[in-house]
Amino acid sequence: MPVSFAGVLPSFERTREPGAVMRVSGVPDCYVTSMRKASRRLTQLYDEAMAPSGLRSTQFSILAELSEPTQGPPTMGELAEVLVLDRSGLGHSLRPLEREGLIEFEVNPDDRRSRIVVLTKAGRDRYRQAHELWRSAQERYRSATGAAEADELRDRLQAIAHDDRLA
Amino acid sequence: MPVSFAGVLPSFERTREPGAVMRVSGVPDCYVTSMRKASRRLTQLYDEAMAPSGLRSTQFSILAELSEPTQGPPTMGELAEVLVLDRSGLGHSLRPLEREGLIEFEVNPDDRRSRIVVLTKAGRDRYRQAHELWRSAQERYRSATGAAEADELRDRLQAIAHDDRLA
DNA sequence: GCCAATTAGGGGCATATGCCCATACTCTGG
DNA sequence: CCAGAGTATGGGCATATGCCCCTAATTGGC
Repeated sequence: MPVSFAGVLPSFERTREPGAVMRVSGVPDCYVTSMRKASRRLTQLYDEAMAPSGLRSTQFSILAELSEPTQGPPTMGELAEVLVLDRSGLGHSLRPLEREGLIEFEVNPDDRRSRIVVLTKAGRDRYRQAHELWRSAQERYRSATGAAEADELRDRLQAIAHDDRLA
Repeated sequence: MPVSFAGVLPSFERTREPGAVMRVSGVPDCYVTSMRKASRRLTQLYDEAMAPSGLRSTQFSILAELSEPTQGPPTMGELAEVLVLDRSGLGHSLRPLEREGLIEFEVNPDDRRSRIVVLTKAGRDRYRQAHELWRSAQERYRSATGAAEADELRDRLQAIAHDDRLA
């Protein structure tokens, strides 16, 4: 089977002859399955590219959000919401970053139940370093799928991520 | 901010005034970030819908693949490739399914290094049960985003998942 | 036929996510 | 001002994924 699917993998691909390299699931119609597969693939691409920085995709996303916040350092709850992450899960994900001194916690003076997450200088530096590698991954993906396609897909994914009708 | 983004979240959304509910990342351009967020959101939707069956998205995907294989029971390596999963990771994910008696392993007579994964009767039953719940999640997503849109997006995600240029 | 290179999995370890429950605060009605 | 409801996190536990290295088995070249 050739490299490209021309952007589409129709259902009838299921019935390709034996001997072909690829196997296609009997449930090619499942939206979440294809989403998760694509997510894993893309994550592999980015993680590999950013490996020299010691940051993975998730960690990069977190530092990115902290690096360019829209309205000052966020609380954990706010950060979890933006990242579409479970609050507990975010807590766990922040642990390694804290351990490495890339982020710090501060008690929120406005509400002492919550804590504010702030980027340290080390965190900023690491983010900048990873950013270079991140860019190369972006370019790789863009050139493989086409810039316009890539951007349109990303916008659609963002809409899904924040679509309250799915929550 | 209203519920819908009309399918697109343009970059300039970054500069919305303070007071709005949603925070948008300073790196709205990252493809893998939006992919992972959308993946988490969709996973939450499906996992919640399928919770009564005791199966999660990943497990459902695995059983689905085993339930309707294109060319007989796959080896672990084949299964990992179809699922765009790391082989070790697949091994770990299969453990709970084996423990519950939904799948079994058989030595591959053609190559005794590898093992073949087969669905048990209990596995088939469980899959059928989950399938009902899965369908409701599918419908929920389809009706929220539109059937044609959903299908087109899914096909594009499948193309990405199996695009060798990204491997 | 035999040994080197290759390949399939397993084990261990680390991060990624999510759920549930406990705890510490905050807020709102009397 | 206080009790009870509501909210922000933390801790514990389970699955999800991936990487690296080790062992078993296969394969290819001589």
